[in-house]
Amino acid sequence: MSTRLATWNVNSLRVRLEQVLAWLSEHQPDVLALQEIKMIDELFPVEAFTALGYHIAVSGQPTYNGVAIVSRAPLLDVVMGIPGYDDPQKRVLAATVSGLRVICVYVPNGASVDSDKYDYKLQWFERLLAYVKNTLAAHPQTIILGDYNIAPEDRDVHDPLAWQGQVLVSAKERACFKALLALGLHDTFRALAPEDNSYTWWDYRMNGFKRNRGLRIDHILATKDVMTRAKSCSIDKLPRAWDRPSDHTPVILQLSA
DNA sequence: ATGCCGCCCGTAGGGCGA
Repeated sequence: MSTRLATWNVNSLRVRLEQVLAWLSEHQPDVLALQEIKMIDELFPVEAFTALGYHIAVSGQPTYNGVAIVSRAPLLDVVMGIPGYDDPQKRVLAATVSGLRVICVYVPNGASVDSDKYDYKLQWFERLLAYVKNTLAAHPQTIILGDYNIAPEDRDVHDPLAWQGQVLVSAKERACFKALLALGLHDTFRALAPEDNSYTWWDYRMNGFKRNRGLRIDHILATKDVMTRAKSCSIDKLPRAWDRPSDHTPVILQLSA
């Protein structure tokens, strides 16, 4: 028996629904965390997922953002957003699945380092850090997965020189990511696939995918207690090559039990 | 590069993403 958890920024669940259902049917993960569903809760196609044997937790909003967790096992103790942080942007969703605390995150993009959105990203991350710290104190078995909008190191960037200092790779953003790890989390892809330089996002423009001009910005972080049973972490590039794809592709973590 | 591409809302074209 093994447990598999995945994350995928789908860039509109309305447009990508058939792809998500096909991917679920093929891979049959235990958990799939979705970001940028871009729809209100009432429009979430719950029945399409229950038909495949999945439970749903969703925190949506009109037009932008929106996160969901798809799970074979029931989703318990569902918490929407970051408690105590009244953020109208729906970016965080937590639930307990088979004794594992799972947090789905969609970190703000940041636009550019000289923008208000960058300041929001850094402030938002401070709130996330406090929330994660509290969560880890209560849940030694925690997985935090999603679109972090941060490439942790230069080897996660197709052209580090061109990206130097830019949003998604800036020193302050990387310090945020490091601070998260310092709370007691491991970047499972880096830990389990140290030589793999795959990316999880490629720009729609300028044939970004064909030229492999990508970034690794979608991550699955896990506590030490989870790492003891982590077997593999991989990036499934295939959906990025499908017709009308999301600009992100799924990341999958496999646990031994 | 105010660019590129794709999605949203809404039915034109600006906001946003990364």
